[in-house]
Amino acid sequence: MPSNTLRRKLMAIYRALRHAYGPQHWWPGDTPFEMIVGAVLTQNTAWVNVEKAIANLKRERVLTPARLFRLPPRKLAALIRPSGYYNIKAGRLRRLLEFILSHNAGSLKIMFAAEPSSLRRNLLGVHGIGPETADAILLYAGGKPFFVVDAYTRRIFGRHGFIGPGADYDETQRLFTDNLSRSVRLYNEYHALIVRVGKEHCKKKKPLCLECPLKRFLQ
DNA sequence: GACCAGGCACATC
DNA sequence: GATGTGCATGGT
Repeated sequence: MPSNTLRRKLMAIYRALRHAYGPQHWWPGDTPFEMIVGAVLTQNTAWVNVEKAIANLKRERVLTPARLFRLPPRKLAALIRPSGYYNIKAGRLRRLLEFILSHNAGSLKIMFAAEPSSLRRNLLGVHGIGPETADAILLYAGGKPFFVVDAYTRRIFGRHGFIGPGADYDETQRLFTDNLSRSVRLYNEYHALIVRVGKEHCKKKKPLCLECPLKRFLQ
């Protein structure tokens, strides 16, 4: 497909979602650090459960890099328990905190001042931080133009024939980055809207998009 | 009670 | 390189 056609289709879908849902004001979270923590906790987990875990961290007043890292690992795991996989995620959070504290003096400003693609490589080097978590951190906490690909993105754009069933993360990401302007605002809103429509109309169990704002784009 | 959720690492073939 | 599995809570 010629790429200007692809670009028009992707923008038409974006506009349809914007029209249906309006601005999503993502990432849900008051500070960049809260967004980073949320990005780890939401791995394969419903956001409503992440909110409970973050509420626990706020109640304990430990939602800063230094304070979170000072928590005994068992205590950290107990606080994030509602978000599931709490032992795994406690370890992932601690390794990410170690990176923030040791390589960036605990300052997110310093961390995000790094050259973006080298920061992405460094984040991916942290055990437990994969491409989606890294890109969510970069885009939403750091304001860097990296398109976030998640399960909904693959499901929706797979069902609409933009990518094959076996498309991996990087291939799916290139669909957007190769065909859209490199805009933080656009990437931010587009991903948020994909999650919104995915939650409502593109669950695994609901293969048909009968009420979906995107149904007119189906082949 | 089954199924699923805004992944990731690791084992095995 | 592809496919399968463990990790775990809470909502539908």
